[in-house]
Amino acid sequence: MRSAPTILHLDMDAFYASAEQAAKPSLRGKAVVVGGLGPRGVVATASYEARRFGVHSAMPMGQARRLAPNAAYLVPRFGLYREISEQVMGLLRELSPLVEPLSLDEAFVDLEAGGVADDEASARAVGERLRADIKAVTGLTASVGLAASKMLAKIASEEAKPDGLRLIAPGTERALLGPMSVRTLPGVGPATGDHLRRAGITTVEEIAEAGEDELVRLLGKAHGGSLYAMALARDERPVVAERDTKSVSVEDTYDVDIHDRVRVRGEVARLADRCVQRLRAAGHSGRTIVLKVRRFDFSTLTRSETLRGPTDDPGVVREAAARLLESVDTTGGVRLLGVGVTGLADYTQEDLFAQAAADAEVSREGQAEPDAGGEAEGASAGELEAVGAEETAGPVERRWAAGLDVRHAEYGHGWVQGSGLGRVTVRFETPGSEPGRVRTFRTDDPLLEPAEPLPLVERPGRAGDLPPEVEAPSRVEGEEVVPG
DNA sequence: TCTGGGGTCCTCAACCCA
DNA sequence: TCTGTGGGTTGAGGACCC
Repeated sequence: MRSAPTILHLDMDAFYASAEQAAKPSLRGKAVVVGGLGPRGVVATASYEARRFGVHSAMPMGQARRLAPNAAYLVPRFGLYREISEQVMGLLRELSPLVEPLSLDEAFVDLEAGGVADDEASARAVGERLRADIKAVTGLTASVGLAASKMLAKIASEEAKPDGLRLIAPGTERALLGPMSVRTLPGVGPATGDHLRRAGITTVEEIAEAGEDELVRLLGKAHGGSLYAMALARDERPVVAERDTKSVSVEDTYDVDIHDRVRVRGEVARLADRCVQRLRAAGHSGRTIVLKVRRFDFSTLTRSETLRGPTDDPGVVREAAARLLESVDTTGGVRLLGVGVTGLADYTQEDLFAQAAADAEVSREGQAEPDAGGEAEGASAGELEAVGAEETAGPVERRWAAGLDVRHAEYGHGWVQGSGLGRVTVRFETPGSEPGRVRTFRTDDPLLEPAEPLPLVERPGRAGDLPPEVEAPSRVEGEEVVPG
């Protein structure tokens, strides 16, 4: 392990919920829950205000609504989050070439490799400046952990939350980790935690005391060995900037279990096509096709088939998925279907004949199913996922999912607060405005249309990127219509 | 009205092959 | 030729992470 705390872990605080609060002034300081709003949705992120009611990530939405009935419930807008994430990752890359993103809101940075820090003081200074820069550029708060290894840096940022910085000084690691729960260590989830607890191990210290042999006996060679090392604060994993994608998959959970075998086949074909679209967009082809089925009782099974060579042909993937489905009993109903491709190869290795066939196939699809074309571009992924989730609920919710941006020809920019019974309620406000007023419209009001998210912060540095006449009007318009 | 979606990695069993 | 062994590949499932 290195001797200075120069690994930085960055974690945006309650990222999706904070972004929504920044975009929607009326939600600042309020309980906000972002996630799937369908009957089978789960919480993606809860604001700190919502967490006080006991709401947390991965909780079923219904349970969250019982705990916090007055919170704002919004669908995720991944397009917006991705934009913010790119700004943040940009700031990180100014610090070092070694930046390892873990998700939209988290990353490791090797400060030593960037030459920006080599001791405690310089690392702390870099961390504080980074937090200030993120606040200035995105308007959001982030927490920073600094330590001599990835594991400890991550634990440090967890301790720093929200809106803080924590540095674990070399030499103090064992004393800090010892009394912590085994669940603190990466790789210890509910199952491993239970396993260890049954063996009388609940703290990190007790893992260290148990010894490597005992850990390996309990959890197997790889898991037990690495956990024992982590408990001794030994973690040599390097920060890795580039990671190759290993698989691409899509899956859908249905609001109501599907019983009709014909419909199941149709859904599998649709998923196969969506999967191939993503595969090709990423410039890959793959050799192993995986079908995933979650049945009515939540039992999950996968079936896979490895082809002779890699493919990105929608017809080939669709046929393989259909073959795999034939070996699965779906009587009783399915709640989730998924199609994935693994064993990825470079797109360029694909032979030209298969490529041509695939192109023909995709263009046929595009004509047959107008929706499919729109999915690849245009609106953000978040909006599309929201639309997908609402598909079975009817055309009203389909257009006006809670949280999405809209523009009204008369009142300007706002967001959907709720809809139903032929009505949609819109709050007219923008990131820079005061909390706005609410108005209700008919869902088919021709003056109301979906809109793109507005930037959370005015970007003086980037103002020159676009001609002023392009950027300025949308903002001015948004502000002037907010009723006083 | 319980339990998303997109990933990664590991283990184990079966099988083929040298 | 029989038996054993060990490695690689495939397929299924489980755990974990954000």
